[in-house]
Amino acid sequence: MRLSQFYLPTLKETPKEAEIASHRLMLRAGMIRQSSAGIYTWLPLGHRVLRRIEQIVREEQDRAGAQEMLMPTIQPADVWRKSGRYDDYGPEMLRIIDRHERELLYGPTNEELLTEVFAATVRSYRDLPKMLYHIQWKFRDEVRPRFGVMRGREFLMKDCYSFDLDYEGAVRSYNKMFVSYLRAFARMGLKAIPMEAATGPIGGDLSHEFIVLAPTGESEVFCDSEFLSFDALAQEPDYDDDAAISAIRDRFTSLYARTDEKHVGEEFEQQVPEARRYQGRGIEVGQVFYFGTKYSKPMGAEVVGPDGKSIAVEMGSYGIGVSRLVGAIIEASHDDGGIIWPDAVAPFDVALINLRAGDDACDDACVRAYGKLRAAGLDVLYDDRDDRPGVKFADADLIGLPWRLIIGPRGLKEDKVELKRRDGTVAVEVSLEAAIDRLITAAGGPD
RNA sequence: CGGGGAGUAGCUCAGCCUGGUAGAGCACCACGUUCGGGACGUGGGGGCCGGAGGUUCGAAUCCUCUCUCCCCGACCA
Repeated sequence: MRLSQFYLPTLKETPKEAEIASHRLMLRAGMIRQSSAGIYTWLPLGHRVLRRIEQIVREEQDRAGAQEMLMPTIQPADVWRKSGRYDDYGPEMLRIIDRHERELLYGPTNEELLTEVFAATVRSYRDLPKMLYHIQWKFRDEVRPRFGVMRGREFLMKDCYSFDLDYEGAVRSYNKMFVSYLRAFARMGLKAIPMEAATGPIGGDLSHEFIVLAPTGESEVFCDSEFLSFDALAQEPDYDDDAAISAIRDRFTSLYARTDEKHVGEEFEQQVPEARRYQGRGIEVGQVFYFGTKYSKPMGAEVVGPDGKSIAVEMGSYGIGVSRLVGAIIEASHDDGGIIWPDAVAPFDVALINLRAGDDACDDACVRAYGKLRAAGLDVLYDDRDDRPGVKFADADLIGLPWRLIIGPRGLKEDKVELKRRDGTVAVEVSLEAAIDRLITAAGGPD
């Protein structure tokens, strides 16, 4: 993409409503624009990141054996009456009346809708287990939206639902999702710690929240800091091997990690050496629940078992805040100059900066690099603007692409270009060809 | 929902107290000079001063109502 043609409305000054780094940087980098309280338009740059995060989540869900589908955003009130949550959910639910006076709502979550479909279509225990998910916009009419996309009213969520014949099966599904989450967050460059959590209005009795430690988080958390050294990508999980999957969950729940609702001071002090006690804020980026037959019973989601008797299916639900993750990643990875994207979620792989747009030698070298990198499958944002170069560097810092290839007339005389990592780990001057090779090699590595 | 704050140019804000017909910096457009890290000069465009009502010869400014947004708290799959 040529920056001269890209729709990227960056801001030099910070809009006053943005208090925390991720919100400020997302507005300044031209990723989002606020539409109304807690509701945002995703501009091309932000949309690219959103899609990349979504894709990682999708790949890890598929890999764990979940199947993607798509449910509507608008739901009929009736299914919520059946589960008993129409009244329970309260004013957070956005209720809508259509022209025929029918009661509808903008879905805050999808347990009811999917359970209804499932109940209508599945008859036999032979059809279990199943894990079904979708990635869809949700709406919760928060009293006080804040922190940009971290606590929006409209937000993109991946929600998965598992259906099993018995408790043991439900736990197997729970564990698969647990491992899938560990992998997904790790691939995005996040240290997300699974913490024992309260189950809230969804109900249930087995639940973990996946928390990214950050001072701007909204959750108060307590955990063993040893978790930060765990590597969720160290081994390839075999999702057909229940024991192996269970072992991974055991390892990632072996140390103390709880949200404030579950926290017990004495146990924390007993189980965690003082030097490793982390007590602070965290951002919830995902949550997994087991809730048994809470929805399957009232909604009649039953199957006929091997003995010919009907059994209500055992369910769990598993959410990832896809849009919230964009903010969480920035909170976890930025500096004074702007965002520092982890490679796997960066909107582009390389910022190609032409220091002297209009100069034949520079233009030629840039176009050559641009073509080769793209041919090798890299996403390149080519800054070909005929401006003061300083502006380009300011924007490049702000947008925070992992690599920066800088081509100017002075270096070109000796066939030298600058190649830099945004995170500061690499800064070299090499020939244009060497720089291109290095970028292509880096892109072929793990994401 | 309780407490606090703010709505004036795309952004940040001044002007309001003490009423007299709209300002600055940045951004944008044109031209020129520049160009190795957020340039300089000259010229230019851009405003229902959140909305409605009232007071007044006259309202961005005073009064009333209202809408929106933000912050703290409570709430939060």
